[in-house]
Amino acid sequence: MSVTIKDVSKDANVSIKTVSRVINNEVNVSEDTKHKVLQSIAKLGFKPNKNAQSLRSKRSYMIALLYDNPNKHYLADIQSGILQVCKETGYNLVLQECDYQNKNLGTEIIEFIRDFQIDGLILTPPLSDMDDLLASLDNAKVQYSIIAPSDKRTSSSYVSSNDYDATYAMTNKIISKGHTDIGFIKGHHKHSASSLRYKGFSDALVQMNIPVKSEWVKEGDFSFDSGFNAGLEILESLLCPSVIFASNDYMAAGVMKAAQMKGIKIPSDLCIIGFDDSPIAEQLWPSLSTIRQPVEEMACHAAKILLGTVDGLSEKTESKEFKSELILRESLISLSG
Amino acid sequence: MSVTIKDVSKDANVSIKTVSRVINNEVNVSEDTKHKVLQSIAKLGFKPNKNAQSLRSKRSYMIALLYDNPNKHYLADIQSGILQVCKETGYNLVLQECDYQNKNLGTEIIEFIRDFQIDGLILTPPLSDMDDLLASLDNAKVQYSIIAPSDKRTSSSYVSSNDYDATYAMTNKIISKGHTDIGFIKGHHKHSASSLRYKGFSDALVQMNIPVKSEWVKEGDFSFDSGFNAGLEILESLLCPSVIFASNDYMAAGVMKAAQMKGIKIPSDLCIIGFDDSPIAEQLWPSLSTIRQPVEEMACHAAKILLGTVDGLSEKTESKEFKSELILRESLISLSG
DNA sequence: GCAATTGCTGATATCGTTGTCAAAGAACAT
DNA sequence: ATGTTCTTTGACAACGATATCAGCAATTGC
Repeated sequence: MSVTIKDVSKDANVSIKTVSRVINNEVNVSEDTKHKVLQSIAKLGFKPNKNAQSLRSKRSYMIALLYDNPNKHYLADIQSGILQVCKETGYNLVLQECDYQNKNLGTEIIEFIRDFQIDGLILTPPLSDMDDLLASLDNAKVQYSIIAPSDKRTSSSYVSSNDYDATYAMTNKIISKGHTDIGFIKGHHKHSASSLRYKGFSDALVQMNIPVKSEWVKEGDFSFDSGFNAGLEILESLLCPSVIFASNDYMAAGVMKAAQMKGIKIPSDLCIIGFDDSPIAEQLWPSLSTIRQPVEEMACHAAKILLGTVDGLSEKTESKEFKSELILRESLISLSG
Repeated sequence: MSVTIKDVSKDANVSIKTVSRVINNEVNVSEDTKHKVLQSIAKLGFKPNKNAQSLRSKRSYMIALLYDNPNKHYLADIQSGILQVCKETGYNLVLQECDYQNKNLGTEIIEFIRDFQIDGLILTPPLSDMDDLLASLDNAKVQYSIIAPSDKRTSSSYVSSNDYDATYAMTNKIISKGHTDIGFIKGHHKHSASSLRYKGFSDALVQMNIPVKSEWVKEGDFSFDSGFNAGLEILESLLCPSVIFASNDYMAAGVMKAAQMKGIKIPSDLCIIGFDDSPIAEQLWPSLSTIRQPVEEMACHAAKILLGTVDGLSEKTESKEFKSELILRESLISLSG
């Protein structure tokens, strides 16, 4: 039926082992033989059988994406970034949803890897910050690459974003428009990004000698509803801020709905800022000023890092911090009056 | 290292072939031996090595999801539906993005299947309506299951939704609220659902002796922007409708933005209806009346159908039509005055 | 000049399953 | 009692690759 290594070896008049050497880019093959074999491979259209390779070499050519993240857009971006790299390298992506509150998560993941002989993992927040999980993975000598951990680790491979710098810069931008009364809605406390984003915000205020008003700071969980509720609470306080900065776009959308229901005009009475540049940011009216992180590129890079360590042959890729970008749209204007 | 069929055969004191028979639920194994083997399997925690199985039996235990669909929420729902079934059955899901305009799509897919020995496919719109593609798949004897084709096929397995009935019912609901001036924004003409949804709408109007005004009917492509533009066009006509019914929620959101920018009040001056019940429907203000299709359940069912035919052992699941549900929210009110 | 090292190659075992086929015994028909 | 069929079982080959190890020639070291 299909072409095997044996057919190639016959055609090129060498042993199957030599063909295998060429396929795997091993050393100690003369240029002549290599050329001959490559020609036969091309001529016959040979492609190594993944299952046979996996069976013998104990490598599956599969990596898994672990997640426990309700944000579908985020996940979709992550996925397409990884898939790009998979396509190039011939690896396959397996999806695995996790529950970060599961006490046995570590053992279950290791079992999953063993069963399917997964070559490596990519972890997304909030899994990327679970030190005990990472420790068990290290312990089991599992290869992995993590996306957006809170603290930069020297031990393992990661891609990170500059959440702190991003909210710091955005807050400065807000202040530069004349605003001083600024509310903030934090994200889910389990996400490390939440505290970073808040810290960037509050540091910027303090830096400019603007006090942080605690009644204007609420905690949400990144969901639309939590933003809506937090928004209502803030807007019902005696004095309203002129800006509310939410830790993601969904919560910002919630705030917008709350404001609109109370008849507060955006952006003239209240400016709203989000984070993530989700599609919704552009689709709201007025459109949302927000911060874009290159999620897809980050995932792409994370996959490259992983495959660099998994597949000793490809060149090593380094951990990297990606820069965010401020996206200014209709929902933020200069303070008038 | 890990437990193999050999270990089990020793423990149960039978041949490896007999263990294999038990694993694969083959006939002609006495109850006694079967029990013995199952006990040993449980005792040793044996799990068959997928790669060895695949290599020998030419089955990969992998199914692929083919898509060319920009709607990430839709895809995410489809994915989680399929993943549920995969988890139960031990299959794995591989993602494959396609370009429906690619002339060689059929050949490329068949090549992909051959390379990875994919056991079966799940097709989503618009791929589910490409008859020539389906024909080549049939020809190559590829197993597949299709989600939401326009016409119900007798030959192959599918799950469908009742797009026609849904817009028909919603249009009646709109009319029952006293509206007669109703605009409609069609979806991408390549999607079979587009014409079905439009037909449901126009049939309902005709049924009630309400003429369809062509200047109030525009064609979009399911994107927010296309909805925005179509909305602008309709709202700039001399006489405005009191309702605009868009073929999906993104386009409805676009219409809402267009209306708000023109200072048209929703829902008092203009009602807006969407389709799909995307998260955005609830997050807009006013929240969007729309139609919910049980996408996740549909995908789940499609996976069951596929695995029923792929894996002769599991019980056969039948093609099925799923019912949609009208979701009435703030954006639709009775016509006043 | 001879041993030791290095570079290249191939024969064969091996990974963990399933497929083929034949054998042994039970059941049944004659 | 004998032949035929059916059920149950196992020995062994096979899937298509990589791993091990040994062989042979060419090069190097002393």
